[in-house]
Amino acid sequence: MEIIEEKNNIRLRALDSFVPKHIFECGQSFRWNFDGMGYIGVVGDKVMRVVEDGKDIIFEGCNVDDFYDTWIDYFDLDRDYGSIRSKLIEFDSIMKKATVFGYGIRLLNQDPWETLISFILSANNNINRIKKTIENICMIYGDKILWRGQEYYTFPSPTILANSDIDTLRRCGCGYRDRYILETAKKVVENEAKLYSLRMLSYDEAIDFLLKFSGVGPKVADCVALFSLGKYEAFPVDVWIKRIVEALYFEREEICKEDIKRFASNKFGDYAGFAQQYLFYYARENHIGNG
DNA sequence: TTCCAGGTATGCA
DNA sequence: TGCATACCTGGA
Repeated sequence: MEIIEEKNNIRLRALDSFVPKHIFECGQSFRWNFDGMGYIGVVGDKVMRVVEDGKDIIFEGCNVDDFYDTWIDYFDLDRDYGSIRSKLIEFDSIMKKATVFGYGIRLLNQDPWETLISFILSANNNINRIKKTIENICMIYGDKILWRGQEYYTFPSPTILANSDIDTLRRCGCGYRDRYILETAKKVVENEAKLYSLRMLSYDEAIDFLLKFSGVGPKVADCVALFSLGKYEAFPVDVWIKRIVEALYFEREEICKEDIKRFASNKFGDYAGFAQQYLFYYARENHIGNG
């Protein structure tokens, strides 16, 4: 990867395995939106647009300091995804197709707190409404950022949400999950450092801790573990991945979620999380598992 | 009008 | 422990 500093931009040349559409539409994040030119997102207190320019990737509105301080880790740029795909291809022909199709996927290292709240909101919900609700929460409780003439908002801290109220959260569109958000925020505030130290614990220890939060079950805990704690053995099983695995591996036979997870853990081991993302993107884009 | 959407909490046997 | 059921809400 060659890093070229341009005026207000960072240009990345010869960057392997990086396709914005693959990264932002494989189900791992809710705050990146395509604006016709690229994907704009808010991470921490930074706004950036990711644009494809031929074989280059441009991080618009990014300086060198931010690139090294924030974005290398966020986009997992130090990891060799080519070797991950090579490893996955060894498992079976299904994974081969999925990794060839979604060759530009990367797992983002997102903020655990934001990921926790976002996926609590995802329960029994649809993606458009989840995104809208998160934006509402940020507009009401976050800090305003002006970026190229447009207003963006940070994701509010645990303390701010812990001091919020049910009625306002309900008006943001949380629905019955408002109570889970408030209870979880209060619990996180009691020991915020612990949430950020889960990265150092084992997968099982991290999951045990996450399951104690209100509104967090096995699926949400796995999403937080995979998308913000670097627990790549996690394999979140939602209704989509359940249908996808049934369609691709079990000739559409009905399998319970626990058995799907067990199957994936046994088969893919420490690569389960990567496998989940390639499978999810491949199947969703090709309408596999839709019935 | 009814049903469904990236699950979880709750009550009951 | 295992199963059934309710749950906000907006769009199809």
